[in-house]
Amino acid sequence: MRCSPQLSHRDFVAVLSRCSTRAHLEQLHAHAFVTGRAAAQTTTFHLIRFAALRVSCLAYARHLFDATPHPNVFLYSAILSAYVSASAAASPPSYGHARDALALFLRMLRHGRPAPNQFVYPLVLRAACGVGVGIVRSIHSHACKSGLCGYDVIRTSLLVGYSRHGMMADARKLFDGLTERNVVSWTALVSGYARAGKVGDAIVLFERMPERDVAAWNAIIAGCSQNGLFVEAVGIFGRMVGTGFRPNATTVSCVLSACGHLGMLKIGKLIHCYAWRTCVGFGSSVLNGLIDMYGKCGNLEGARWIFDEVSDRSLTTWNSLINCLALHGHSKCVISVFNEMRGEGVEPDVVTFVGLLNACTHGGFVDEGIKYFELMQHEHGIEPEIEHYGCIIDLLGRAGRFQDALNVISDMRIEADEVIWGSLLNACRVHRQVELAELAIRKLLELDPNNANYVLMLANVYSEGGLWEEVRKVRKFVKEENIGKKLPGCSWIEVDRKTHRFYSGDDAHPESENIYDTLDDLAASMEF
DNA sequence: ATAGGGTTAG
Repeated sequence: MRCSPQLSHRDFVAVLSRCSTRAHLEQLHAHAFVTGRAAAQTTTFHLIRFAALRVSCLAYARHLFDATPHPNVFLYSAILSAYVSASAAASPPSYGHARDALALFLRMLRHGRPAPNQFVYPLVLRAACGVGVGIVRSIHSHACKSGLCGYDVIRTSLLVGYSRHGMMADARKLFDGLTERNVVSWTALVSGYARAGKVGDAIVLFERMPERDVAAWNAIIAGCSQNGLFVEAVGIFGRMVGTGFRPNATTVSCVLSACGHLGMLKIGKLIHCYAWRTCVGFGSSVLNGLIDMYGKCGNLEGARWIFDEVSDRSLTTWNSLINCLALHGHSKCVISVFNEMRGEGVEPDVVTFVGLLNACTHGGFVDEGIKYFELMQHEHGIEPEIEHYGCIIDLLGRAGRFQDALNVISDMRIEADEVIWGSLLNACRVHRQVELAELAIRKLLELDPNNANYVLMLANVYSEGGLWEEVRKVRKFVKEENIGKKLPGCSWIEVDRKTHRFYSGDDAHPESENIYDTLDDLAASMEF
């Protein structure tokens, strides 16, 4: 590539916009330097954006920024935007980048110049979102003191900041105070309610939106999916396509995820075809969604096939495969994929270890499970989350290692939840540990006093131990306390385009008798 | 010359 020294600024930007590689970047930077153009901050501005967005070389962008003596507000917004998009693209989202962005914002405040404007605040707020609500609040007060809180863009960004932390009352106040509401602020609110678990409110708001765009549809589809309303997510996707909106990669990955949860392989395949036919294409998010969908639907060959097709496997790609193999009990496979992953130098994260520990639990690989639990903490510096504890307690409990299990529970830095005590209870039932079972039940009832299942499980423990007097007491207790008026559990499966729905304990299905017989056989073959 | 909303793995 050759650039004439007489290039106008306009032409320089035009050349930049046609380039795409690191080599181009270095060449243009050198060219700007030699021709004296590099001294102009507007040149640096374009180079920073190019380095960050096209070449995705954050270090280069930062170098350009640091080499500028008194960066103006445009340079600050360019580098902030670089950090924010790099942080979002990283998996898991990088706190490092968010902190770097906040440090730059603090520098602006300390120096007093350039003064942050309505373009800077939204970027800083996006960085602050992932760090904590305290920082969002203090940025809010800075914005107000600077008299910038009248900008709807800033208020919308604040709305997002508060709603990410479940503070919907504050978010709602900001929304109501907007001078003009648009599709962006509506979407932010819908997405906020959904993230806060108020998916009903989110749906009502979505229906009331004066106009919708792809992001708005994506927000509600993702929101339904996050809250377990998978049928609704797929339904809304259908409505979206029916209304003539063109789904993008985000939409497709959300719907694929919903299909996976529902086991709707047919619809998942249709969406696969859709991605194939339309310009949605096969970016990494769609590919990861496909692995997840095929895997969850039990089509592991499909999942593996897609996986093998992915050229740049991200952590998510590996995690998708590992978790669907774990889900279907291919424990040995999980361990070998995990080793393969480490062989390729991909650093596992919390999600990887959930899959791995699940595999060890279901495969009965007790020693391996303990080994990986240790490895996760000591070699990878990952603090176990409740899911990891759930796996390890299940693992130790099934192996009858109750003292070890109790030690782990007492060392936990987070409160044990119903999954933990439930796993322990189940293990107590299998290994006839009546006293420990009573402890587990007590803990479970503290967590959820109205759940009759726990009490009935206790009754089972007693009856299997032949303690008939205790069984009678438990049943009486259930009756008197009137516990357990919960909606029955429900599951469904799609067979030949027909959906079969089952409530717990119901016998309405025409094949009910056969189904229960098969279930009994399954239960019998699973007995210890 | 610059900006705000939607993302997948447990």
